[in-house]
Amino acid sequence: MENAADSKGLTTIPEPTLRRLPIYYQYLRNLESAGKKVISCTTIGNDLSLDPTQVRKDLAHTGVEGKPKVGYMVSDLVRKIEEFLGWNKINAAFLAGAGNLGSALLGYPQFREHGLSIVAAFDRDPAKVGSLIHGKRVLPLETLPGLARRMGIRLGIITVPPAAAQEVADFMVQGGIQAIWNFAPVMLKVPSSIVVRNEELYYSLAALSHTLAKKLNVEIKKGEEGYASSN
Amino acid sequence: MENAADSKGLTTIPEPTLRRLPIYYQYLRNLESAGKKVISCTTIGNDLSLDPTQVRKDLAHTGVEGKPKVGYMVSDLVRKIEEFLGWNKINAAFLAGAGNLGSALLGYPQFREHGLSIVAAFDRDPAKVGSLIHGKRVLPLETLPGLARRMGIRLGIITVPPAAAQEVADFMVQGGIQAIWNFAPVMLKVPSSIVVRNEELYYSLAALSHTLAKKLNVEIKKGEEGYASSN
DNA sequence: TATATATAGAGAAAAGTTTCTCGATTCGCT
DNA sequence: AGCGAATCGAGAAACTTTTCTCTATATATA
Ligand SMILES: NC(=O)c1ccc[n+]([C@@H]2O[C@H](COP(=O)([O-])OP(=O)(O)OC[C@H]3O[C@@H](n4cnc5c(N)ncnc54)[C@H](O)[C@@H]3O)[C@@H](O)[C@H]2O)c1
Ligand SMILES: NC(=O)c1ccc[n+]([C@@H]2O[C@H](COP(=O)([O-])OP(=O)(O)OC[C@H]3O[C@@H](n4cnc5c(N)ncnc54)[C@H](O)[C@@H]3O)[C@@H](O)[C@H]2O)c1
Repeated sequence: MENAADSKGLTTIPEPTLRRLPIYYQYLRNLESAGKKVISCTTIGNDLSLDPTQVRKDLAHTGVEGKPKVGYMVSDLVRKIEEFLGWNKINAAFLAGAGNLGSALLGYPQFREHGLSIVAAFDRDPAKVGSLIHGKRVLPLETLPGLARRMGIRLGIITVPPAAAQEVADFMVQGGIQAIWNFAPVMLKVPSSIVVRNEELYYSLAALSHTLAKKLNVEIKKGEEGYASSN
Repeated sequence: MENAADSKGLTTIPEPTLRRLPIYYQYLRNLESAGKKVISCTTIGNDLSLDPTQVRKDLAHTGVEGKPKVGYMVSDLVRKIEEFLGWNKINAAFLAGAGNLGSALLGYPQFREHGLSIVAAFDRDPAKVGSLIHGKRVLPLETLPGLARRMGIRLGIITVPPAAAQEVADFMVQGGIQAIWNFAPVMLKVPSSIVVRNEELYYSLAALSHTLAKKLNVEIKKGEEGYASSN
């Protein structure tokens, strides 16, 4: 059950739990469209390779309640996770940097199902300004702060090259934007009231290549069979 | 200092450390090109908002050694992290799904600096097969397993729609691919010897919208001042 | 209706990660 | 050369997250 701090939103959710909630959500949406009505932590755990107790604890953070021997209503879970993550209401967002990655994000309609609607793009390249990308207008970067204020935009997405990221972030802060999703591999300096999340695109890659390199090493070591190399 | 298990690569690195190493790397590469020769954990910690002790412990995993009062050689750190992550050798990779996201990845030359070279793309769409995207040839999906074996490809990237992801993964496994970077929001079923990393693109978004939703709630609560709403 | 069983939920224990503390080392300065 | 300050490195302590254990409850079955 929840405690007082929970219901006031004062306790912070564990990062690992927050990382898993979108995975549950995805999975549960699939179950839902497959017509499944109830689901147990045991089954979720099996399907997602997670410990059932952990699943139960994670889901408890959303305030959902289940029935012994039965499990949870799938629709309850979906709704509660949506509420918890703020995906039941759409955030309008501005994107800066209408390049390769920016265009891919602009053309991803599924973000709407995750509470995100990119309403306009901003760029400095005169060749891009004025054009439409996936139906979204590309506007001059300089107009971002004014428009953001006027439209009450709270979320900004940065997909410009690293060298331009800080400047863009400053524009966003100036426009009253409160949260930034940053795809550029740099640490942004912003006032502490602004929430920044860096997309750690290299993390997965690091994990993969580290594992591959280790595997390869083991194979080589097997070939050498018993020779220990110092330094 | 290292213990025996470490030097044999038997201890597994903490996930949080692995997540931070690419961030250090990025930062250190910048220092390097700015001409900085030595750096201390204290400074790194300040610049990246991390505890200096944690930085020291993280870096120790790569086997680097520093000098008291001075710090580490930047070039040492860069080289050791590269080695540790396997970014000093380039992995050739195949990408399946030459759509919006796939094209963005194909057009990102910086992956080479992180040990990754995407050498070809694969797709089912006849309109795409045969074309070049950012200089990379798009080939029919069916040819993936054969080519992967012939070229000894060990890494695969999946950027197809969720419904097609499992099929593509099966093709990759069939082609002897050992590690998969999966951008489709589904859990893949593969033999346990194959390493899969799912790009958790929604995690950052979840963190942001959750925080925004909470902020908004607090603002609304302030307006209501004292009224507690049940459900 | 009684019994067996699967599962939620709560709390305890274990494992993992971060932060603190302290001694050793190096460098710059007097 | 000696002294003080900065920093590394190692181990301990504090904190967080995961896993285990137990109890209560709902359902199905005999
Ligand atoms: N493409 C990928 O696969 C990928 C992968 C990982 C990280 N990233 C990061 O994402 C960011 C974008 O990558 P990309 O491949 O889309 O680059 P890109 O060069 O294709 O696009 C960058 C866009 O930003 C615009 N731009 C440059 N300076 C600007 C400024 N000051 N204000 C506004 N717009 C500006 C450019 O005109 C261009 O349209 C980079 O920081 C990159 O490191 C990209
Ligand atoms: N675009 C984004 O910003 C974004 C963000 C998050 C996640 N994703 C995920 O990345 C994946 C790709 O997204 P996208 O926007 O590039 O989609 P897209 O529709 O633009 O591209 C998908 C590509 O895959 C190809 N394809 C379809 N079935 C195939 C098959 N069986 N074998 C080979 N190729 C096949 C299509 O022809 C197309 O070229 C999706 O799973 C999506 O959920 C994308």
